[in-house]
Amino acid sequence: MRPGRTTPFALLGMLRLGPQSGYALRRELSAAAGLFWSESYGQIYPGLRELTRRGWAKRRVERGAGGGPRGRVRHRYEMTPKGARALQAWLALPPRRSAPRDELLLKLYLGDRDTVDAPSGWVRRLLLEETDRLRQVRRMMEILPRGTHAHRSLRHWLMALEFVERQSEASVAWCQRTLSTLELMQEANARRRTALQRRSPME
Amino acid sequence: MRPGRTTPFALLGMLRLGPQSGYALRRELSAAAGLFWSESYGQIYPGLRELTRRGWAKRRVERGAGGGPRGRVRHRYEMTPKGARALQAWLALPPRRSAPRDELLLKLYLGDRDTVDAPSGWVRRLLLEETDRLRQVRRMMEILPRGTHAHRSLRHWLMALEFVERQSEASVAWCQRTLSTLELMQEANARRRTALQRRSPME
DNA sequence: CGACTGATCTATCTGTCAGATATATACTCC
DNA sequence: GGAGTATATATCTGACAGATAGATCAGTCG
Repeated sequence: MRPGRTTPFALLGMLRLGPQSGYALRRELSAAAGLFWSESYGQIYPGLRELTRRGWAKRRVERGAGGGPRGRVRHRYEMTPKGARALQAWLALPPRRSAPRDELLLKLYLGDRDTVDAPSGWVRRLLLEETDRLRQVRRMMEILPRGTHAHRSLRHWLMALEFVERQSEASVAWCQRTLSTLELMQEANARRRTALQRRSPME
Repeated sequence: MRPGRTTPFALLGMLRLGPQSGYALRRELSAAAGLFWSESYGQIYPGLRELTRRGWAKRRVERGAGGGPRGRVRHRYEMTPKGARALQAWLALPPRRSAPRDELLLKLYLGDRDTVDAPSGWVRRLLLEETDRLRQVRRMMEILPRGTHAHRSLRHWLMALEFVERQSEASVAWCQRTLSTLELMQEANARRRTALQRRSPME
């Protein structure tokens, strides 16, 4: 299947919660699904244009609060019945997996003994990031059931978050184990270098 | 940071094992690192062109086995010392994380009670894929130490594979748990529909 | 030998996307 | 009233995925 074309549907999906501006759409999507889905800024407005072009959303132009002729122009998008059907059809389609592309792992694989010191810093950073991510997702999972969030199915949302939780847990565990391995390798490397230096001293 | 520009370095990294054709480069990369890194076909030749343009690789044109003037032209690329330095510099740079983009999770989040039946099929498919992936990575981790693979650092390679292993384990566990939850929801849904039908029968 | 088949190999094209950037208005706190 | 921040619309560049094209080579079967 051809690449993507998911952005318009993600936007459409967010419109189910009610009419929104492009900016708000992105903000809401990021707040609700940012842990497993991210939209690029550059795709929002082309995406919204496509929605109106296909008749899946209606664009309402409003004047800013000032009310005067120089008030800011705001665009509010609203899903049409046709758009609702298109969304349902897309939701029924099997999701596409993205190709694996992890630059950290690639660099680990391509590296060698001489590059052994840098990775531990990256792994430490990843450990911090994943720990934070884990905290975030657990907080969301706890808060969500109590909140009055407008959503369609809390249980599906929690499933998605649980996936993130498990992935992050696995990442954290890997980071910890890998860090200790890397430290052992660094020590061995340091000993090796010292030994070489003794055999052929610089001075 | 700007998008990628990792393809040329991935190719350069593979050239450390010796001169290769573009086709072989991609094959080797996929065999060794395909579980955590994938290269697009469309990037190979532009990438190789960039390597020669920058003086990081030399391109040797060879004739096919036929030897005649009509034999197939083969291009073999070889890393230059300048290329080796460029690779080292790139390897020392911190890796960039890709933005999360999981279409399955997005669809789960955007779906509702009426769309509840489709996801279980997707999750079942994911379970099969991840189980297979897990088998693959474990097999590689077992075979690698015995093999005579040309590589720079077996331990780094194994680290990368261990990451994949942990991620896949987490995915499998999530699939199993999610499948049972979805089945419960489907049953509840079926009961709800039957109840509705009883209250307002079609006939 | 010649036709067929599948693997090897080089290469291009299209559309999607990430990330940066530009620009301007509205609100808020001091 | 000024500074700083949030809201908002929008464009541009280059990287990238996936599909496709087209050619050559090796093996097989009749």
